[in-house]
Amino acid sequence: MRYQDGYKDQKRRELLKAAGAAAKKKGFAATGVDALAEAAGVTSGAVYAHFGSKAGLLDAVIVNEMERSRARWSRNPERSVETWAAEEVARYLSRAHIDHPESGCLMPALAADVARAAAPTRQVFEDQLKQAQREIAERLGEKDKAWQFLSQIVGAMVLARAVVSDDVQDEILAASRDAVTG
Amino acid sequence: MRYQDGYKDQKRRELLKAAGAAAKKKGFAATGVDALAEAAGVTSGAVYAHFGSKAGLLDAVIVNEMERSRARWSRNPERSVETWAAEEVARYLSRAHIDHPESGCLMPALAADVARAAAPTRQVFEDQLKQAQREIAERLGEKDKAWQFLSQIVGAMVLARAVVSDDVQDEILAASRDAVTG
DNA sequence: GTCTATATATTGATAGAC
DNA sequence: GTCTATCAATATATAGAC
Repeated sequence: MRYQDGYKDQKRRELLKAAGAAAKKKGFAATGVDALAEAAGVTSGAVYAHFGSKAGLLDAVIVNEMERSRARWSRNPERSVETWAAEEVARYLSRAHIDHPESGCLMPALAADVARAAAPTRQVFEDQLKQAQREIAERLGEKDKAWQFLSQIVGAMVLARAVVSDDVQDEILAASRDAVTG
Repeated sequence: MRYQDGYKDQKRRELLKAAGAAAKKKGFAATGVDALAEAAGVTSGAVYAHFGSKAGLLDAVIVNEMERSRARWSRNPERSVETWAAEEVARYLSRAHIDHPESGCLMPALAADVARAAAPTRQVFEDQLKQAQREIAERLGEKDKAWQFLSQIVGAMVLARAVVSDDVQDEILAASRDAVTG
């Protein structure tokens, strides 16, 4: 029983990771359950066995992705507020993050999908976002600063990904880095 | 000929407006061509006659929506930079804008769809975005300030729409208003 | 220019075998 | 728990009538 539970949980984690990456890359609404499952090497039946519905899968993806993101923020030891912010922002507002949404933050990739989801899904996201905001506020000192910080970096990534040229992408990221660190 | 051209152009505008509203509300990738056309009281045949493909429709929607947005920014006479920014931001970062994406800005609603579109579509968006940035930079003085301004308000709207509770939505918008005006 | 009808593919979800 | 097979619905796109 213990062994089976562990196996199920592990498979669930694999599915979540692969489906999350596929959703961030292609869009959640735009990607079928078959494709989401195939990304993890299983079929749609496995998705419904684990999550019940496509919406249920999105809820789980949100929790999984946001927790992973928070773990990354925290992993960086804070020598000072300035260096912490500068380092994290350099990682977030980078060309690598523009080019690889599948391994990046959920928010710029899927927030629009979440906005169109039903209330329970938005509640799941809200809980995760508030937790992120709290942890950033602890570092930056003020509550409002954290919201401004989050809006700034998410907005910059959303806009940078929507344009074609490297030059404009770089302009947007550079300006935004200045806004949150300088 | 002149009359027919005028009629065609008018129908095209009607279609663009209705399809744009439907896309902003439900998502572009998530909405079928039939539904996009039905929003304008026509069928999918009309869409293909005017725009050739679903992608062609998105290109036209981007131009139409971004031009309308710029026209609104400009309509407000600038008595001073501060009052202009404060007024426009109050309109943008408002509950009405959260609740009615169909009549709001294209960017928070569709930038993620644009980011996943082919290069020509992203080029169309880039041209429009640069124009918007230029006009805002003229008012704010600095180029970078305009990018920061745009990233801030788009990011705030994206996040505010993705959460459920009015309280958190208000927190996000209030903080963001402070960032760009205060 | 717009309609209806249609073609082919894919959607979210379920049933039953194993 | 995961598979294959399958359901009705919908996807993008085209063809031909008017």
